[in-house]
Amino acid sequence: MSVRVRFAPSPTGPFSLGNARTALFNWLFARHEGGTFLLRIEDTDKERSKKEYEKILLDGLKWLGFEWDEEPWRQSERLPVYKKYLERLLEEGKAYYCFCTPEELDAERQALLSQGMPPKYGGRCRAIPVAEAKERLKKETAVIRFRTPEKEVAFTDMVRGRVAFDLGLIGDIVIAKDLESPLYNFAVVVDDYEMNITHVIRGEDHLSNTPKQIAIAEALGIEPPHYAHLPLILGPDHKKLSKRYLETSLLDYRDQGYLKEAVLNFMVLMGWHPAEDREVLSVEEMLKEFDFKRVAKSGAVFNPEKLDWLNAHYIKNSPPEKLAEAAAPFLPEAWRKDEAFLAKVLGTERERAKRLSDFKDLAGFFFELPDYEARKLVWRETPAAAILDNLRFTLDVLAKIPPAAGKETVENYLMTVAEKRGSGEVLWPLRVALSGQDASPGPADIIAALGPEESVRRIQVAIAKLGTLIG
RNA sequence: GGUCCCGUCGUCUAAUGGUUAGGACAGUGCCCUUUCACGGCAUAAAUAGGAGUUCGAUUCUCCUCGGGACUACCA
Repeated sequence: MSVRVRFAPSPTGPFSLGNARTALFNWLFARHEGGTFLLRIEDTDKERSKKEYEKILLDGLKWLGFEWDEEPWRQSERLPVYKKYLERLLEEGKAYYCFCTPEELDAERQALLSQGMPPKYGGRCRAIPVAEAKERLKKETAVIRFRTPEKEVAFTDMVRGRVAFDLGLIGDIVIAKDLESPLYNFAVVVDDYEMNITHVIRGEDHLSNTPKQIAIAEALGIEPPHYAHLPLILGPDHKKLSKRYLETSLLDYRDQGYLKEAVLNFMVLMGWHPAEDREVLSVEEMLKEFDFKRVAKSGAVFNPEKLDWLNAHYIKNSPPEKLAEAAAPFLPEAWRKDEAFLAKVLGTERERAKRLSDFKDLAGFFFELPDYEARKLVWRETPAAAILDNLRFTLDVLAKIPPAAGKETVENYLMTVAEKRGSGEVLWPLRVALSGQDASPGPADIIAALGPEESVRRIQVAIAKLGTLIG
């Protein structure tokens, strides 16, 4: 039987990195196995589910490149399906109506808790006959409870091995508020069955839901799917990421200038590792090598420095044209007029950027020479007059360079000057003249990007500034 | 409190009965260098603790401790 998996988020908040990692592992497994990857929006909670969150989910998935294979399912559109199964359970006596009020339930729970006992529904409504329940339903509200069997349920988790729970501790759980309002643990079981899901891959926070779902599946005569519970991604406080209120969401990373390649690479390393000592992995490599045998069991603390390092790595290795395209949203409109120039600029600055948003500050001087102090042109103790002379000489040398010369050619010319007159004495003022900054790429890089005309103009500006210093 | 899961450098992790316990990020030092960055080299840093099994445990078993998840008419 071919593999069918689903990513089943609920649209009740921002798309967290933990959720994205779950989506990634589902997608990798599906593609690795030549299977099917489904998207199911779990929006049974009418109060908390929002269309805007659903859009964020879809945008995030698209950004990362996880193509889903069928139209996304929405649980809110499948209410009649759940109703059918609910009625069946009710008819067979495997579920029943419960008329206890939330207040009563809460009191019961508190009483149990204060005695150090596990909070568990006492089963007061268990014995109400169906006919009587139907009569009371006319004027009372009731929820539907599952008659949880008191027995041990064990299953084999693909990452954890055998896991066993004693269902006797749980009590009869609520599976629907009414026939039209199924709850998570019930809807999941029905959907996974109806959608022929073979492998349920989700976060470890669902581990304790699994025995309940298996029991419901059994009551329905359904063979449960295989399970894989992924280690949680933890914040710096070592707590589940989504519990942190100030969490950065997936799309925030995109908007802060992270490349999707870096985010993907970073996420896959949280809980999985290839056979060799490699940490830089392309999507193709992940796809080829992904395997549950190498999925870690313990939670992974999110390490922002490593994400930055990976992002810098991918930026450094991006072709300038691709970089220009990816960075465009982060740059001033005016920079985008000359695409070839922009590509050259970003190509020379790419090893300095950690994020795409860094280019705005890094590369501004290419587009407009900043005003700077004349003193900045002076290298250490070198007399200003000597600097001025060097700059004039450099100007003469520059005139001999072919107009469209590349970085290497420019560099060769410059080095002959530097060798004669001292590299600090020549290169430092030249670089400042070209960039107006203390820190920048080397002068040959800048000239190659700027072109001879603008370079000469900037050197002339520097010469004028130096004049005021001497004068 | 109860149930379940997990415990290798600060962090992500590799090794799985026999290794000087490896790599990466971050840190530190040096080198390269006109600056910044890149890069190179080096360095510090871990098997939670205790029993047991074994000739030999990071690895297997048990206990303790620690951390986490769940414990809703949320998902």
